[in-house]
Amino acid sequence: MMKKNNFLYCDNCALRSQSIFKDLTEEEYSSLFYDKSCASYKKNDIVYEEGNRINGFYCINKGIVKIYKTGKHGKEQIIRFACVGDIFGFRSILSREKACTTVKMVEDSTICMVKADKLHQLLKDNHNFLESVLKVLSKELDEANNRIKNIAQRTVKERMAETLISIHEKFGIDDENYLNLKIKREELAEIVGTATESAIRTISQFKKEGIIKPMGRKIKIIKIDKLRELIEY
Amino acid sequence: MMKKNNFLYCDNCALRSQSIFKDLTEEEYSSLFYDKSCASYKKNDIVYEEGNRINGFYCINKGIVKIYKTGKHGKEQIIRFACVGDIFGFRSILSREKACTTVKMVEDSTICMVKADKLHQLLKDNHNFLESVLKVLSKELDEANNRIKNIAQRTVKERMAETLISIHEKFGIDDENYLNLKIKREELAEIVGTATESAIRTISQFKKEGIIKPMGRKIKIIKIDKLRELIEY
DNA sequence: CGTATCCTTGAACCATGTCAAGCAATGTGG
DNA sequence: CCACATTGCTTGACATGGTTCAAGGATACG
Repeated sequence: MMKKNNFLYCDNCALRSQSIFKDLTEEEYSSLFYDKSCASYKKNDIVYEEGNRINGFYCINKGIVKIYKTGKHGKEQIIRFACVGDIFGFRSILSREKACTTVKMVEDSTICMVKADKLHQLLKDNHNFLESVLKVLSKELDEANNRIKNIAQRTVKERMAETLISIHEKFGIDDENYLNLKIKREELAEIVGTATESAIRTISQFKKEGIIKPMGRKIKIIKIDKLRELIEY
Repeated sequence: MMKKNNFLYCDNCALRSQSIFKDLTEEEYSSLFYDKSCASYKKNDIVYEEGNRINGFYCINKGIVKIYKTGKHGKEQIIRFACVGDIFGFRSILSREKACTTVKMVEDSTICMVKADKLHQLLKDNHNFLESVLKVLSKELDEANNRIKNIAQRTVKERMAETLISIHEKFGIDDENYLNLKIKREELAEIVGTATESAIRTISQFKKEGIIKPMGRKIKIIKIDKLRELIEY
């Protein structure tokens, strides 16, 4: 399941310009390097579940995870995906509460864990780091509030368009123009907030209209403007 | 519209045990007192609108405000209500972005404004204050994520039950057991995320079932356990 | 290479939205 | 403080988007 490996460099994470670690000093960077623990996870492995007590926050060195809440009849509500350089679990550390989401591997991944104390210490010592954390939190909060509005006011079709666009923005496309995220219809439904069958029908409709070209779990966006039209007002 | 009054004491806010100001030192408290500006607002006055650039964050000295986003066809989505001791606007200050919500008076209120610089200074100087801000943000984020799940997965009836319970928890009841928040059916719909008529029908149904006793815009909850049953799983 | 999972489609059903109309309550100006 | 106007509340009838159930075919994966 999970293989330990404490000797991973953080370059992937620290060097990304929007990473939360971008402003660490040399000293802080190397102290972080020695304080963290890393582990490999296989697809479908779980880092922690809703209700677990966690001892630190996590950073993705390689791979993609999905972060979700479990609702009625075990139905998952995907909150977000996270990939290289993204952090998760810090919300629970900051509020000193139990985890309020479950984190599962979408593909084989390498995840680093930084102890809670280290987070609090960095917050105290490095004001730029604090700013970054506050910005990440603020951005997530704004996104969450926007989703509330959208799920409440938009149709399934509009929300699906928005979902495809945001996957496009976050993950980009490969050399054949397919989104860099293999995603099941069921998972699309769990983001959009609808039944799997409705997600399927919406995707089929987009396909029929020549807006996208799905190949199983890979999707190519052909007319992104058509998707944008659907969500502008 | 808005009357200035710079000589308001912050005791209401600072003394509340869950207030963000509870851990300020004497010195910080009095410096805050001299740095802030206060103003009276009438019902329906607006503090700022979505997209405005704001220069500080706000604290409610007296009254109630509603914080919302505007969606398709001008339909409002209420994000939350805030009352005495609550702060708002800090998200935009922390992320150094424009306001992403509109804030409107639900009743005549007194609102204080603290300049952005002061916020950043307090964050730097007082670690307890920082902790409080992080906790407020974290809590709001968790609540927002829960609402995403609930709007996506629950029925209007269930969401209405939850809305009534959370109003009960936040505002409490008066000596006749009515909720301490006068709220229109339309506004209930804007929280729940449904049409006004659906909100009305749901409220009528709760009344018929003896769960609540509405008197115009005031609502008395008779059987809170019935409401709780609706949202437990 | 077989089994589990995922995708697709149709049909029936239901929750919720929309439109329309009348009444009640609330707010405002004279 | 009354009268009128505005806004909010309620209900019915109807439209419809979305869910659910069921069944068969396609893919993915161990």
